[in-house]
Amino acid sequence: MPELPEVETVARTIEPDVIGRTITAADIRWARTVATPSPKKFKEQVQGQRILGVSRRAKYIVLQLENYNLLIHLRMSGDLAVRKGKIQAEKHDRLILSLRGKRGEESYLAFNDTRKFGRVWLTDQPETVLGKLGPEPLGKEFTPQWLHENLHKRSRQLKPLLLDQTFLAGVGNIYADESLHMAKLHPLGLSNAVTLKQAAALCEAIKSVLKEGIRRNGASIDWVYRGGEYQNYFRVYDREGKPCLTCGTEIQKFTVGQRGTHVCPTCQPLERK
DNA sequence: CATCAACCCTGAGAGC
DNA sequence: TGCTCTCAGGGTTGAT
Repeated sequence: MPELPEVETVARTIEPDVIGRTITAADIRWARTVATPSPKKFKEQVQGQRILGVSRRAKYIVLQLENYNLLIHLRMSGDLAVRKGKIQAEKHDRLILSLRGKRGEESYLAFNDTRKFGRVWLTDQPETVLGKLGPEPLGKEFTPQWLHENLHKRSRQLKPLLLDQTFLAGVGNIYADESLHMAKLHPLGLSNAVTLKQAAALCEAIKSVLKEGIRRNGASIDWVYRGGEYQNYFRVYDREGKPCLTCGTEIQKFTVGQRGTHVCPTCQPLERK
């Protein structure tokens, strides 16, 4: 599932192949993929725009164009690829942007998304989409003090709070489970019961697993993300019934907030009041 | 404010 | 082999 490290990997992968290219046409192959504006306006506005930059904010890929920002969210099954030559649409391609290089080279950016959950926004006001997001976990703002302070502003279960993008941006199901295990915190623990020391451990764990994920080019699970190999380094995620790599206890799986959740009951005891 | 569930989707894998 | 059923999950929305 594309989370921060997977999105970062996709952004870094396409960057050299799209920078400086001009978008010459848009083929919207699944209408709902374009969240805004209307298909007609999207085609008109995106046409002729040169791609000036590629970056990532939370789980969004941001293509900076001359007059707009093209925001892309891969959701569950989305992927971006640049293919050279004339367009040959593949199964599940939902949006295709034709590209022209400085010397007229033809290529195209394909947004492939099996489950059709992915979305694209073309806007000159990216803040309307990105404005409510929490801080970047790999940014300067995300410190043990910030985390401790903000955990105590709420009284929520830790895992759903970590998955709340308005609280912290970019963490998804896999990295939430891995972070909580590394920090030895239970997913159902209450946010306002976390000590400063625990918050520091969690802060460090989140940074650590995300950086490791990026280093491994993300995780390849389901049938998306051919490139990554972080799935070989999971310590709890998708390891139900297997021994905890720290203590040997069987990893347990249960549902929290409609998400499969993996925990070592020994390393991550649930302290109850 | 916190919690819960439905919804959007497809295809892999299990069970028969 | 081939059918049906369940499950996976990021984010939004609405109900409690």
